[in-house]
Amino acid sequence: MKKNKPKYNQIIEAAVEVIAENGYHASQVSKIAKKAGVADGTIYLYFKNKEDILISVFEEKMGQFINHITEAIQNKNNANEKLYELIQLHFSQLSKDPHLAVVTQLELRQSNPELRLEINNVLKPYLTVIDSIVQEGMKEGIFRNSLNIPLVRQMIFGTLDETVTNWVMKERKYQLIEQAKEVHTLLTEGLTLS
Amino acid sequence: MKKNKPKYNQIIEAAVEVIAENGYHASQVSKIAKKAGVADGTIYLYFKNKEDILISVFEEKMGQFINHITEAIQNKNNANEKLYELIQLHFSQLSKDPHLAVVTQLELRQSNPELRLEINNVLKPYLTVIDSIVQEGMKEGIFRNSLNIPLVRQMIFGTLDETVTNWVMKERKYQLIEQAKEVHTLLTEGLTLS
Amino acid sequence: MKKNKPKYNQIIEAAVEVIAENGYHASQVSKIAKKAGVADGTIYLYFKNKEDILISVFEEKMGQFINHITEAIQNKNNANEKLYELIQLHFSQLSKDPHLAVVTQLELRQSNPELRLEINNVLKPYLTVIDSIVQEGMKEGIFRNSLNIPLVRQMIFGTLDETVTNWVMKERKYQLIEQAKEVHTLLTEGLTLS
Amino acid sequence: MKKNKPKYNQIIEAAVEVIAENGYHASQVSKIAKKAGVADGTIYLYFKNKEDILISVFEEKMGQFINHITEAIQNKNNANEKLYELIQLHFSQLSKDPHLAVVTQLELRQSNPELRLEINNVLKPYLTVIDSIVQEGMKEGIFRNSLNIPLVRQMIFGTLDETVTNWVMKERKYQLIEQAKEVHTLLTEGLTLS
DNA sequence: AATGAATGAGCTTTCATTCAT
DNA sequence: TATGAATGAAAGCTCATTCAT
Repeated sequence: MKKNKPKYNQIIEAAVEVIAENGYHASQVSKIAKKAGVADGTIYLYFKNKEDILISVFEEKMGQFINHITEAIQNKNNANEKLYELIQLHFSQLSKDPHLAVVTQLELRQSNPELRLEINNVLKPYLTVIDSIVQEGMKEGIFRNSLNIPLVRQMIFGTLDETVTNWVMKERKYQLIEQAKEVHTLLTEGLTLS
Repeated sequence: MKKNKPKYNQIIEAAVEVIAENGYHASQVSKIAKKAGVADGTIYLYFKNKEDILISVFEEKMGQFINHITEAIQNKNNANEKLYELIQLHFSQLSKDPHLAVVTQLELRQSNPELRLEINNVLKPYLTVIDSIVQEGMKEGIFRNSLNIPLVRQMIFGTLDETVTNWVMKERKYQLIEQAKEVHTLLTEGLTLS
Repeated sequence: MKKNKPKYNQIIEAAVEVIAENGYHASQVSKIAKKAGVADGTIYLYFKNKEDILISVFEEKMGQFINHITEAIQNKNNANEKLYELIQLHFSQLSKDPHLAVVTQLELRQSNPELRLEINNVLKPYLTVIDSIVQEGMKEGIFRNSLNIPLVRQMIFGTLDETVTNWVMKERKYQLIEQAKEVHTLLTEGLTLS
Repeated sequence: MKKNKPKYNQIIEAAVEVIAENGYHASQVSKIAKKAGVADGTIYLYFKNKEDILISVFEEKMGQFINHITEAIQNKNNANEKLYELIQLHFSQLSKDPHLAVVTQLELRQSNPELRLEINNVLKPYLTVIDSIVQEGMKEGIFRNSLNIPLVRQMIFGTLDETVTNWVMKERKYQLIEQAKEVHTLLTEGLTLS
């Protein structure tokens, strides 16, 4: 298994840094190789091509991201608490790794459509987690029964994603995590005064 | 005024089509010129460089998009109706111009950070429209008084954007506009059963 | 006769200025047209192509240059005085027109070999003047009888040319004309202490 | 050290030939690469850009040229003999390498002002050699004591340069080296019959 | 005679990928 | 495994020249 080889991880970490620092289009393979401390050719012993590095970066990082969230919400008692925990962890994990935040919110979106499909595949488990929370909430009678799950998922993910992107674009000048509570309220209560 | 010159518009229209069909990075200037029926050099009489074409495409198209919405919501009586109208028009306008939808939701996001800043500038008036609807809703007592406007704006825009992107990525196999009602309800009522 | 038309001269004068200011390779036809106050296309009513402008500039300016010298030396009594007058006028005329000096000493040399042949043709009358001075000096018994005329011509022209080029490259920080006497002595007396 | 790498020299030699045959402006990088038997991209492993090839050609070739002359005149007994040796070697070295002669006398002069400055720097040691010969001749009492050294240098270099240029432009139809004696006499004795 | 919008050929340079060592 | 020198395809942009008005 490639993943246990040290160079594989060296290259992944180097790629995140190089892309965050230079942007996607200025991230030449040779730059990543240099930062990783390996020869250009060595990259191709571990990755099929440049795109494969990108996909792998996303798989590795997003895998951890999702695993962390999945585990954490298991301890929560109901859908509401689980949603809140998800929001908090989504924000806190990206807050802690600014390089990764820049890469996921800005640079990775510059890739071509084929790569986008791959990225969506990696994202799928995360979206499934959201779906299951919504479903659970409906079952528990906490959320309205008539919810269109894919639509709700798009609202939740779209809101979180947009919020993080804004924070990255504002150069992280405020505390993202402080917005978790309000975002949760907005999603659950909506705009209307009841 | 350049904008009245027919070639300017020919090139804009050709660019939208070429980018939608081939993707941003496979859209050579020569391809755009050919589709527009002009010489390569002619492009540079109307646009500073390739990036300028992209920016101009977005300015032109988004300008119309925003103007249309701004006018339409003026006739509505309250914030709720205005928000609904905005959602409907956001969806219907992109539904009617699939090329444009592909460009705005996928291809334009592949651009570099400088271009992203430009794009954000163009988007600003739209975000301001959303803000003013929220503010009006609070004043009218329709929306909760304590709303954090930037956050609400991110929820609304994030939700619409994610919904359209999903529709584009699913290759527009369903009617986007049919989701307007539900999206509106989700945004205003939230998830919670009250 | 084209030469009497005002636009012809406007373009010639504009070309000298533009080339002196921007250098040969940054002197686009459109820049010359703009400085001359005519349309790009108008240039081609008076000149066959860009190279023809260059050649004409040289013909016009060098023609005056040579005529002036030819006339002036007629009043001199012997070859020695004629040579001195030639040196003085060569230096003084280029001193008075720094734009022209830059063009003849630096920019015109950047042209291609075909143009160089043309330039040599224009220069021929000047070289002939030098030849005749040398011949006269030999006949008068002032110069040595055994002189190889082409070689002497190359020494005289080469020395003057190199001297002017150095002065231009040193950004004309000293008085070129003050060197006329010494140059004349060097050419006639040589280096040797007799 | 790059200079020992065979490809570096292959490219330099190819550049001299291609420029001599096609002229500076018709010497595409791809043509030089082909003649050198390397890929286009390889050029850029050894040279910063096209201009850098030119500068390097001049540095390499002129360096050898100057070294050769500097060494040879050390064995000569006085300034007069040294000057004669310099003239002979200046002529003979360019005679032996017609490609180089074309490049130095014609093509290199087509370059832009920045490159010209570089060329002047490379030439400086040669001019210094000339200066020191003149100075020595004055000290030895062979040359007149009152000589203006920069001016003498301009006469000597200007004469040699013009002589070589004429020979190149006449397509080398005569033996340049046969003129060395006469040129030396002209420079030392001048025109005047004493 | 004059205009100037339009043309389109032409070239340097980058960089992902390969392969001999 | 690992290296890194070498490859070569690919594309944005300029500008001399033309020609319809």
